[in-house]
Amino acid sequence: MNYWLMKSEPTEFSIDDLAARPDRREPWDGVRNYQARNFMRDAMRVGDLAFFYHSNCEPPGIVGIVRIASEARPDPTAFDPRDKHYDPKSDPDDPRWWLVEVEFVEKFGRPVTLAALKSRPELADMQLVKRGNRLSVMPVEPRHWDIIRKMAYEGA
DNA sequence: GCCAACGTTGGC
DNA sequence: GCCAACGTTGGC
Repeated sequence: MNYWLMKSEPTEFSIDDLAARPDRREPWDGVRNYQARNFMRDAMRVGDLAFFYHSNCEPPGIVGIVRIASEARPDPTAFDPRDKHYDPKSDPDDPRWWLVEVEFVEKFGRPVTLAALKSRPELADMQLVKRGNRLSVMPVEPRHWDIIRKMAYEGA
């Protein structure tokens, strides 16, 4: 079982949007970064858990937990010329971009903000808090996962 | 293969 | 809105 962190801008797709889906599931489409794609396509397994991170908002931070609910499959938005994430270089016979489905698990009572994460010396080696990090899908070390969950439940 | 130009991410 | 950091593109 692996742990992950997945970013989304809440104005695009928020954890409340996910919770409001009838089946509480959603394809995590639109990822257009090779490293992030590789994590989804090659390393994620059904049942893995991921932090849902709100980026580009006030405040940025982890707002809850989702479960990986499907194996990876080609991202159909790459093939749709009307889609904002259309990529003419993604060939349906050899797809360039992939997605997994995520399923709502829980929303924290209050977010664990990026500022709070940065204030913890034990989290200093997390990929997320490192300077210049732009990766939208990344692994989370189990020890970091445990610390952050405690922060969420303590309201820290 | 190098690298400058460009576009995007995302915190602040 | 600004801009640093980073990834991608394309000329050479």
